[in-house]
Amino acid sequence: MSRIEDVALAAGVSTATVSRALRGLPKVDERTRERVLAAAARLEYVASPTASSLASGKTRVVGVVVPYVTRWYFANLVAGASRVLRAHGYHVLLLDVGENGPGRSMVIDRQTLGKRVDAVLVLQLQLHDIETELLHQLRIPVVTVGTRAGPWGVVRIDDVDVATTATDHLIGLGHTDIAYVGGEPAPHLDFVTPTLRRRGFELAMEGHGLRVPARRLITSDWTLRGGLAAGERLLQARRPPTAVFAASDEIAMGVLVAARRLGLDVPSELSVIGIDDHEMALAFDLTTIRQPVPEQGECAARVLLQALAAGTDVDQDTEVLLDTELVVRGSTGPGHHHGP
Amino acid sequence: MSRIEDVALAAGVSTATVSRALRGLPKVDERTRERVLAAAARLEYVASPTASSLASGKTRVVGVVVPYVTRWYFANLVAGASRVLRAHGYHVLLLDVGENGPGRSMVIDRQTLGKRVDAVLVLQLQLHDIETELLHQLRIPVVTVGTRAGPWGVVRIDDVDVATTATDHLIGLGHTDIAYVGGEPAPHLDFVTPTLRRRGFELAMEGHGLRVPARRLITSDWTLRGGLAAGERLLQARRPPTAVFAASDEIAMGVLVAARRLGLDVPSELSVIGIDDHEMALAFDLTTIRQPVPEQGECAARVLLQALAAGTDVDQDTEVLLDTELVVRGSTGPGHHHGP
DNA sequence: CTGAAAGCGCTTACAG
DNA sequence: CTGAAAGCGCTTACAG
Repeated sequence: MSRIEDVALAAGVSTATVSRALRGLPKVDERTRERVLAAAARLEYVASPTASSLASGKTRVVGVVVPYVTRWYFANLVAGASRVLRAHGYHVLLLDVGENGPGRSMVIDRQTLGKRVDAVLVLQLQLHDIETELLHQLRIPVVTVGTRAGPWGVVRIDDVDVATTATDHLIGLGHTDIAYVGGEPAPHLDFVTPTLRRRGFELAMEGHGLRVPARRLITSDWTLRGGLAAGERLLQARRPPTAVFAASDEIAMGVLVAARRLGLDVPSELSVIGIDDHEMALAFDLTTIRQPVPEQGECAARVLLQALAAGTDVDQDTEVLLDTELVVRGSTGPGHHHGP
Repeated sequence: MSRIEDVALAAGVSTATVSRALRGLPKVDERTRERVLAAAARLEYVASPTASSLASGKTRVVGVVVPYVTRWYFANLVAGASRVLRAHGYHVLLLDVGENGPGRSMVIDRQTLGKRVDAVLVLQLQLHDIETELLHQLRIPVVTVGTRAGPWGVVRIDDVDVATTATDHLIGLGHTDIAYVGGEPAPHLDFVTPTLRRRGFELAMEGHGLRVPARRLITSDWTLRGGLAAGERLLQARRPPTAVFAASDEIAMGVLVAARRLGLDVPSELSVIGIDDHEMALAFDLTTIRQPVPEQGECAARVLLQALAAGTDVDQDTEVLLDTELVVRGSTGPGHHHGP
């Protein structure tokens, strides 16, 4: 592959001029620029990213840290961010923390990120102190999605509000015995989201004078399988709740499968609401709170790009709150009332 | 951040020795190595990847080209590959072609890949000639997953065989009027997989002396939504088929939703089989052919790593065929027979 | 086993 | 508007 030197020779200018002309810098004579462009095209020249990174200190790569890329929510965040970043000439280094505890330590560390990326996007992960400190030392723009994880900008939805809205929907339908099934992440993945959603649930219940016994708070991982297990546990009890608020649609779908297996009719015997408006929610006729997922990735990428363009850090007060929307489908309806 | 020079000074050796000691090269005195290691640790030194790439010509980055990372299949391939690559010290540059036509041209090009990656993993994409040629010019190891896309190693399942097995299952249950709903990618994403699966379907039908009228071959995109549309079209006809073979589980789930909407009982009035054993297949009680997805990603990564370690290309005859398995659930059963 | 020096291929003040 | 030269921070023959 040709080097800048070859282009310089072919165009009859210095390498400095080639560099300037190709990057569109001002103060290059139009005719000179054209000659350089022509020579570069003829030689199929592309600047070595590695060399220009070393010289300029910029890599044009953004690290995207994701707990697990196989979840619908995360894959869509990544897709959204990746689209925007690529459109602006940035590449995505995918840092998939993965399901395994040990993996985590290898992702947000100096070895991985040092001098390798111009900025970092952290998706939902609650960072350890040592990771926060490292990101700080790196002195590069950082944005988190989903939750504030440090002194950086954040793009998110209002989880407490979302949970309150979902719970209010159930209460409005007449339900009083409502269970919460919330994500419990692997120990090494510290999300704060499930806690916020539970708090919203509890606030709504309290606001209506409803008690929430401990047995109505179930933990589950973020998968359909987890929701299924939680649902079976919950619905096989002597007195099952009449409604379930699940912290995600995948969990909610699991609860619906459990209900189907146990022969419970939805919604006459059990109402279920989730959060996300997952691609499959329609298929399950699932009532849910829609959140814009790829848009959150896109938005976070734009915030990052802005800082990158300005050569500044992301203002740590930056907080973009995206709208959510109650989508009523067939999985929720008026509830039965147990006697006192 | 400290440079190699700082470590050399602190350890009282040359930068060359630091470089050798830190990379574990032989012919370094043990005591020297220890001194260097200690100094490096004290200074929190990490070699600048950009500088060492420029000097060595190796980036320790693998480009992973994926049509869209939001599909279950692709997200799982990426997760599998990423896990193995990171375990071996390689990073993943995510090249998400995305849903938009124009995006494609920006991914497999010199601008993106030139000198930026040590190897490339291509997932399912059928490459254009110009892309094939570029990958060739790059002179780096390439492996494709899912389909042979050029003179490179491939990791895949036997799509024709899988489709035949699925079709035989339906025929074995007594079905004779079977429709195929197959993926039709966006025009710029040229998959060959749907064609292979259709061929397997047709082979099985022919093998049993069954005709396949054109109206029994339906195209659909690879989503539940696509399967739903195809299913509605198919099942609203005067004489719907008694069974459907869908080219993927997501499509199959869409067909199931269509059946439910139209009030058709599964499996007594309609049998449906898919391919994948998608995470949600269980919830739909879907009969399917299971394929190991993350394992295909892991396997492809290993083939790449082997070539990288050997400093060779991947032998273009390399072909790893992974096993699949029929998983019978409740969505298939004996079919009705229409009169002649 | 170790070091001096060249070289990887760019970008960027600094002069002019 | 353009060029000569230094410098980015490593690795790698080549000597010794």
